[in-house]
Amino acid sequence: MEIAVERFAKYGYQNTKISDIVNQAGVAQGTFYWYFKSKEMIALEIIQSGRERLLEVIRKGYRSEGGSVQDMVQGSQRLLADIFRFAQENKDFMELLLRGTGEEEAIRNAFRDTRIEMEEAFRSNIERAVELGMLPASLDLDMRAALLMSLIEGTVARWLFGPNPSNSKLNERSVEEMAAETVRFEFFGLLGI
Amino acid sequence: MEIAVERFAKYGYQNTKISDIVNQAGVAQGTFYWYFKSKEMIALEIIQSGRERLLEVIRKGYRSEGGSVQDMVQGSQRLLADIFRFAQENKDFMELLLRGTGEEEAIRNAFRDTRIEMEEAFRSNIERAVELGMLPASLDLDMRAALLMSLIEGTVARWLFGPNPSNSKLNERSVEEMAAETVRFEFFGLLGI
DNA sequence: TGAAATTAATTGACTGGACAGTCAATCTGG
DNA sequence: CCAGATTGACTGTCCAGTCAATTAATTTCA
Repeated sequence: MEIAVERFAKYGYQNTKISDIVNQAGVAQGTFYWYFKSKEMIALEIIQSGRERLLEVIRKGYRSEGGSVQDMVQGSQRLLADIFRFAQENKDFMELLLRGTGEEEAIRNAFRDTRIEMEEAFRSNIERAVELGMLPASLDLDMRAALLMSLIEGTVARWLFGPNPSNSKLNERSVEEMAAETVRFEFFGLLGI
Repeated sequence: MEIAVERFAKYGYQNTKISDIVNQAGVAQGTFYWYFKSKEMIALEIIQSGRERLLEVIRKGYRSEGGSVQDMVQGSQRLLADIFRFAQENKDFMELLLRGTGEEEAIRNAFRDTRIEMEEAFRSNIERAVELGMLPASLDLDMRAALLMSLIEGTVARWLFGPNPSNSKLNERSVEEMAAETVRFEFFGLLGI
């Protein structure tokens, strides 16, 4: 299964032949079909597993109690670092999730649902921060969740797999640097602190 | 060609058969190959055309002279509105560009290059604003360009084609609302003005 | 214990369907 | 009469999924 994720990420779902997977795994094609119902099923299993682990990370960002703005920024930075770290450790899965690699209906849907769940998890986190009086109540929650999610998806994708302008050193940044820069933009925007 | 963009966007490149295109166009398959060298070539032509038009829009955002912060925010909002409008009018092309629909090497590269050029155009715009003293010079340009680009790609994608949480009303927003919300986040972040 | 019977796992050659691209034949208008 | 344009049946290739045959592991019971 690890071989399949790797090849799906590297060459795309459609460009990965079952024969490639089994050759690399050193088994026969029939063996594949003993363990997986179909090519589609192995993809869905990959997604399911990654989805659960990723959402767990994000949901840890839900705040139980209030605090100062600085607390919030720090908490957010910690969460972002966790996400960046997860992405680094599950690079292949994230590549599949963030680039739109599944051309098959069911696979597209599985990825879409995962991303929706992610966004909802972020929305809950923001909502909670508003409840605790840590963020202005005037916020448009849906819009902010979408903006935040865009930010994270985009930065993770660029950091780990481009596309990047050739002279950009983005991919050399550490998890902590990425989290720090992203959280700064998240709360203070281009005008900075 | 319009039919091809539409179907590529709707069903994906791989899932679009030449026979689908020609049937919808009401011509024979041979006719297609009279006008286009191959399936890949028509995709590349589609990308080329969209790329040029999109970059023209972004490059108009390059500032020739300085001004107040408010000027800058207004200018940025105008640019964002232009981009959102372009995206709305070229929905199919944007869907191809923003979702990763080309599984073939050449097509992937063409999309990637287009997005890199976009990011570089934004980078120039930010750089110019720093030169003119409108933004703090301490900014990490590459990172900010990546963040800005992420923001725009993500919001455009969510606004026009999801994925969106089911209760989100994002796709009902007007071009102007999207531009206003996005620019607000761009400059001031979650903490707002 | 160990031979026989049963079940689990593995093999790889093969098939059937899908689909990009071809081509000889036909048509159209100058 | 000819060049440009159009047709659609056909071909060659690619590949997911099948299956009969073989091997390995487990269970049964004398």
